[in-house]
Amino acid sequence: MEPASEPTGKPRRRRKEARPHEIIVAGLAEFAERGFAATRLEDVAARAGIVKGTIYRYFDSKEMLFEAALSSGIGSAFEALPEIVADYEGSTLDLLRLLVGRLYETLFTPEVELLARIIISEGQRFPAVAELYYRLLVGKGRDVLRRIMERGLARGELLPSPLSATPEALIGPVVMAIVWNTIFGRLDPIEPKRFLDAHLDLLEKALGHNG
Amino acid sequence: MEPASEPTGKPRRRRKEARPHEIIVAGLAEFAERGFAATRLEDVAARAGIVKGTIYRYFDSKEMLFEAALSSGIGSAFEALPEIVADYEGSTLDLLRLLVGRLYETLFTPEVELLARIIISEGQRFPAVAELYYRLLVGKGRDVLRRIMERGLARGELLPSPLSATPEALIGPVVMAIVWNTIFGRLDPIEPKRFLDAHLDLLEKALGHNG
DNA sequence: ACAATTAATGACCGAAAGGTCACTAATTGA
DNA sequence: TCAATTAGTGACCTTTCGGTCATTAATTGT
Repeated sequence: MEPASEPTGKPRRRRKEARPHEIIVAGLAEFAERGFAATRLEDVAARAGIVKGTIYRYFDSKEMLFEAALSSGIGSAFEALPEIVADYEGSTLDLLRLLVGRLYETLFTPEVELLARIIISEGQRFPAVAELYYRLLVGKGRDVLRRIMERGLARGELLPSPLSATPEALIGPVVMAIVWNTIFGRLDPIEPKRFLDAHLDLLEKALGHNG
Repeated sequence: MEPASEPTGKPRRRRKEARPHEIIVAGLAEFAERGFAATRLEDVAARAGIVKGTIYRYFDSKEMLFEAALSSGIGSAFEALPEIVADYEGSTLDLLRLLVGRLYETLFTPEVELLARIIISEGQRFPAVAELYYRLLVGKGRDVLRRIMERGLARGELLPSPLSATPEALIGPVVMAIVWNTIFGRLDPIEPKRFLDAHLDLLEKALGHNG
């Protein structure tokens, strides 16, 4: 179907250092699109500009590549948060606004959406992956939320209540927005900015004491 | 490993009417556990007490079985809601409480959790399935929410705001709870009742005008 | 410059699984 | 009761794909 039109000058370069990362990037794209089971290593290789066999020089199996790919993507996006919370001077509401704003900024970005798609669709089937993300991201976010609420209680800005005991509910809307876009994005995408506005409005109504 | 201990009296019954449903139930369990691609039709058959070939008497392909299974599970759980909203006498807050309470009751049930797991993990890859659920469930829920907000605005109970324009944010916590349990349920399950309390608390704080 | 090393290749293997079909036997109905 | 019908079976076909390995050629070190 393609005679010798383009001789495909394939000089066969050796690039020991660059390869693993390229394979991982290609893998993430394929895994996000097709899911783990339906992803073909040959397609990953093609996307990375190499051949299937080469993958095995860097990764022992499809599953190892999968886990390596998901591990590689864990940014330290929330690394700075505990410090920010500790040093913060303003109101609890403003602190929550800051946190939620960061969440939208961080999560609605092409690379993170890619990762989110994979975790949402495969997380339950790969305990190691779920645990990794729980420990390094979700659990940390939870701790930060808890600390914010404790701080609010200590400063007398809020009273003990079901909500202060389960502050995770406060970030429900962001999670919903991501999942929604993952599943129904083609039919009826959520505009992050619009959702953020509604979310901030909800926080303010629920926790602001003005009037 | 099992000589002739139990001769397995397999009388080979013919049950034209019961079979399709049994296959669908077996399929749902397998699809939820392993995902579409990794599910083996032989396992589905075994679970249904038949043999792989028999599946093909009722379904043309694995994909057809998948779609049939997901279609079959669509309960009319929200069917009654529009009427309830139309006839409701109480406050907007109470109406929302009612709605949210129903959501928790409906969604945190073994069968629905099974379906949720499948939709969350495979929805993006099966546009037909996503569309079906969007039209029959999600879209309807959205309409109900919108009508509740319109009603609240008309009755002067709430003012136009980012939140009233994007009321989906109000049910974020339920969605989060389901997705959380799907992905991190083994590590740190969310107790629906506790989350419901926090959610109701959030609604009340955000929309109640007392004090 | 050239030998040793090793990244990269692509042909190949074997198992797994979707799907088919000729056959078996339970059901139906005349 | 017995022939016609058809649900159910299981052996089989075919393709796909994860994984292997002998071979090739780019790189490295001396």
